Amino acid sequence: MKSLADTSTGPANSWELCSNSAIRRASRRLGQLYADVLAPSGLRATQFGLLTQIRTLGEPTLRTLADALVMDLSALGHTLKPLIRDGLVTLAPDPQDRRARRAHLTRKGLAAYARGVELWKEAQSRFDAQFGKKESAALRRALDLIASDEFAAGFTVQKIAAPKK
Amino acid sequence: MKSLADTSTGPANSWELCSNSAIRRASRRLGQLYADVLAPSGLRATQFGLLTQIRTLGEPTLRTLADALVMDLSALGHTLKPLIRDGLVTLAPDPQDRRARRAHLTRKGLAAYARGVELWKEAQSRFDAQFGKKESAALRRALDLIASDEFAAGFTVQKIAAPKK
DNA sequence: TTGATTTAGTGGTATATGCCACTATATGGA
DNA sequence: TCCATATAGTGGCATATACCACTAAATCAA
Repeated sequence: MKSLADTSTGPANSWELCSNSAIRRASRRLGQLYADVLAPSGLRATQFGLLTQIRTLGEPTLRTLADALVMDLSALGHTLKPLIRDGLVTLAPDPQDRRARRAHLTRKGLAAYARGVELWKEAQSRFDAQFGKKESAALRRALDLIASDEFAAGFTVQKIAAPKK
Repeated sequence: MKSLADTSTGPANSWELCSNSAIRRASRRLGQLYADVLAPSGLRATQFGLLTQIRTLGEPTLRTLADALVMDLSALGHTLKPLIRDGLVTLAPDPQDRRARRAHLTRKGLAAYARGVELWKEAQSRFDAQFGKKESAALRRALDLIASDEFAAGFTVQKIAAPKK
């Protein structure tokens, strides 16, 4: 396998040129690898991520959850549908703000999540083993940065400040 | 914005823990940013990537294209539908292998691609400016590695060799 | 040659995700 | 108080992407 530090060869293909295509491509691959490992839990990789966020945030409103996931609010609503249908998640109105709905994990949802965590640990440790623990952590930091609002603001501001230059 | 090299703070959130969730999240964000820039071309970011690959590979069979994109063959077929419907791409049977179909860019497809390229350059240069040119290249190498068959093989082999351990 | 197996694609179905239009609720003034 | 605006969600529609079952064609083997 080509080392990460190897810059000797030129761009072997166009993926090394377009950040967006490259990240989608890697996303598809990694999604498959994680999906295979998580399959016994009955959860898709994305669903596991969703449950994890709900768990982490407590009982977030959909708005909060969508922001944390850097996801469109309506997309989140759609994505939650199967989980609600299968009884892993419920939505309850927020008494403080009657527009809002808060996501809860049901007992069944917690159980699925617990199974998922065990499998996820396996997947993550394989990833770290294959990619390098240090590199893995660095990659996640980089991805976290790209996903941040600050990054988007900086990217977009350039458009306004210098539309064509 | 937090520097990439900054390891002083602990995991601020669960994204720094799960590579798969992190990459999907960054993917969503970056997809939005590129989509906004590419919008005037009438192409989605994914569609631009698709046209680029077809262009790069010549007149690839769907199988070849799917492999290059690390995409399921049937998913590719579905994704191509809008482009075929809109007359940007055509599929022609391969005389050598009558099972295969080769993707071609039409004149209209080439024109859309050309418009896309100009916009893409703008997006890519904004990305490089925001993320750092060197870091950007390194990131693409890392993503390319993750997407590679070798990476997948190494990841999967661990399952067989050491199921739990 | 012919039958078993593999490979390329297609169509159906399901999830993932985005945009837009619309409703309900909250909020910030005049 | 009451209206203008902003915010939270929902539903419809479109694309992105996966799996499965199925067909057609190529390939391999006896």
